[in-house]
Amino acid sequence: MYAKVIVDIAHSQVDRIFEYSCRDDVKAGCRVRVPFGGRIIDGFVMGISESASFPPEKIKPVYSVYDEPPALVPECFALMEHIAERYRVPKAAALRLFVPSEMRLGKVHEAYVSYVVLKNPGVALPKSAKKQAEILQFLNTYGEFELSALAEKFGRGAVNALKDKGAVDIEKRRKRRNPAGAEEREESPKILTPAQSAAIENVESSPKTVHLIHGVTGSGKTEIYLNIIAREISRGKTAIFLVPEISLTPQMLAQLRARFKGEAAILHSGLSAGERFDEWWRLRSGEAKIAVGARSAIFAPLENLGAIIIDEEHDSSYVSESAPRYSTVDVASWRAAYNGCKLILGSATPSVESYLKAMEGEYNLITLPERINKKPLPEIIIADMRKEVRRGNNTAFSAAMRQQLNETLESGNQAIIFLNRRGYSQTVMCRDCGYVAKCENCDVTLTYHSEDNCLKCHYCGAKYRMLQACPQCGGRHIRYSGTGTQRVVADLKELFPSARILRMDNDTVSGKDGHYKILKKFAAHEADILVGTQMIAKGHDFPSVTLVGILDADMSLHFADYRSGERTFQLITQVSGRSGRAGSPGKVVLQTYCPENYILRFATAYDYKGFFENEREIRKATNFPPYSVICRIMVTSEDEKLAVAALKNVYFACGELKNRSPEEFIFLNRMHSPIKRIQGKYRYQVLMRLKTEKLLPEIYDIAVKNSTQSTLCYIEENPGNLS
DNA sequence: CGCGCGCTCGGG
DNA sequence: CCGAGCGCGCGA
Repeated sequence: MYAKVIVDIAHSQVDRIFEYSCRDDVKAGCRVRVPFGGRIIDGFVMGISESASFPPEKIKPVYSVYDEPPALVPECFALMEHIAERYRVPKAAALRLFVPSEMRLGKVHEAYVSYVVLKNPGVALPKSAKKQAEILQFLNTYGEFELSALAEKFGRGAVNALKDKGAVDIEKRRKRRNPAGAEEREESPKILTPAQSAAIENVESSPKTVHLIHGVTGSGKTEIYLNIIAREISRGKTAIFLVPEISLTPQMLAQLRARFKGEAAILHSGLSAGERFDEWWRLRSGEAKIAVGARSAIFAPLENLGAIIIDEEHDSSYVSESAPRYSTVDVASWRAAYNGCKLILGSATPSVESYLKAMEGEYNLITLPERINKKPLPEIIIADMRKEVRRGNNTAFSAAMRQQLNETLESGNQAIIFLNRRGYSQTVMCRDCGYVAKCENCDVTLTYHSEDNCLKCHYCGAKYRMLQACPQCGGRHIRYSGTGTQRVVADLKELFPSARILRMDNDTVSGKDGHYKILKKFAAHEADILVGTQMIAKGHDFPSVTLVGILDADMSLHFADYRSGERTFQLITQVSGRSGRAGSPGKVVLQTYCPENYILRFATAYDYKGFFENEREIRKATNFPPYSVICRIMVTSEDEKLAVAALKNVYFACGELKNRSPEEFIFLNRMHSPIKRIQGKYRYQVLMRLKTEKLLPEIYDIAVKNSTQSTLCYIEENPGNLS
């Protein structure tokens, strides 16, 4: 027997099948260790054959086998081909997606526990062997017992003696580590609203593969997902349920565990390597039938999929930011087609791409325009900050914001204040000469952090001492500008001395369950105000939050980026959705310097359709996605000369492509990136806008060809940001 | 990718 | 003549 092996080296030079002789315990899909070029490395068995196509005398045997059952399910082979082809990565790089990283290179193994099993109770024992006799007696009652406990009770020596005599056997058995926080709790399915039932039936009866559920915040999408999953499980199928950042949604996890118990396996970054390993094998072995997790859970080792659900489908975390830069919806569509199963995308603010597909009939569109029990959406009050400035108010809080906060606190409710900028102040500038503190490794300004009185780079994490004087002119007039979350907390403490305030941003959520701890505290009403960035926008459900304050709604509006409008609309809608989810109706105060902006107008009116139609017209008229494909080739290197040289080659190759197919190109240019250097690496780019995806394979080839150890060259399709 | 082979060049 | 340095091709 011969095994066809892809070695676990992600390099185009060895990206092909190597044949090894093997025994019949090696099966397609197994991971194996094989001799390769003088050392022993990991490999994936792609198939088994009776004969070899390589000279037999040169063939070496497989060194050892990892998995039983094989780690890869049959679907993996075809999906691997698709990813390797589509994203131009070596097969080994695509295969790695299917196996949790800690499983590779033997970093974690099964946890085993040894049991002592009674085999031959009638064996003759010398009279002196009292302990041994006691053990046999003990095992007579229990049949078998855990070795460690038995050894502690009677001594390891006695157990070993019995083993030597053949009276007992010691068996190693697989042990399951139990993921932290897996406390079980009872929950019966909720009674569905007519709108929810209708949505479920709609998904069931539509002949389309992809379904887009557009439901306003609080419309009960989760319950719909759970019902669809339950139905598929009852049919003997399996399901994948993706959420953007699982550690941010403990409530969702609790709900899933309560409903599905051991049938749900949860894969997220908060698990230890051992826990993730076990959860993964529970799925592979068929013990668990539902994979819940972030982006990478789309590769869960499930067979016979009945449904794939992607919650908050517009979220940027669904695009991988390192090679292979796959799009989760792409992979999900592929798996859905392969399994003949449903793909359900859900969002309160669908991406323009997805909604357009729904409009054009490619996706089945399901709309839930109302919150559960017809609870009203929170009223959005616009605070015009230009007027505030004219009135002499130079603080970060408008009069309306203060008044609403006051009312909220007095009524004993909670408030959330949103500001997408961490730290104390965005920039530190010398008022005498205009010097601005910048990072040594990155082309960005430093942010002042008041807690440790230092300057930090938000791109590479570097820390600098705070300036006492300007390093350029020696001046001592340092100006802090651009309010961050730390400053907001400080200002709020002055305004509302008795309010208890929590902050949640990258600086306060360090540690394994950092997020969870803060959210739990806030949910238990141990604080009155939660100040935070982006990360408080996601689907939390705090019943007593009746006010959401958005301090700087324009911030994301002014990025030179075709998606800045879309992102702003999504952010405002998502953050506003945190207000008034139970009890009393909620309010939102939205501060802006351009209240007449159409994005803000649509967002405050909760008019997604209006936003979409408007955005669609703009994209169409200006030839931006989804009416074109933006393709960026990034060239990065620590050596600026090398980066520039590679950029030249790349640009030349793209130019040739354009000469050959001018009709495909809307735009082609080269430049350095808006942020010229990050973490010591210079960043240059070729930017193009294409009519279709037709030339993408050739463009990928250009990037692959120009990549070396010292100059990384990679492609981003419709990049989320252009920094 | 990582290794080893072989070619080349420089020192003595 | 020998040893270090580097580029290339191989690995089953």
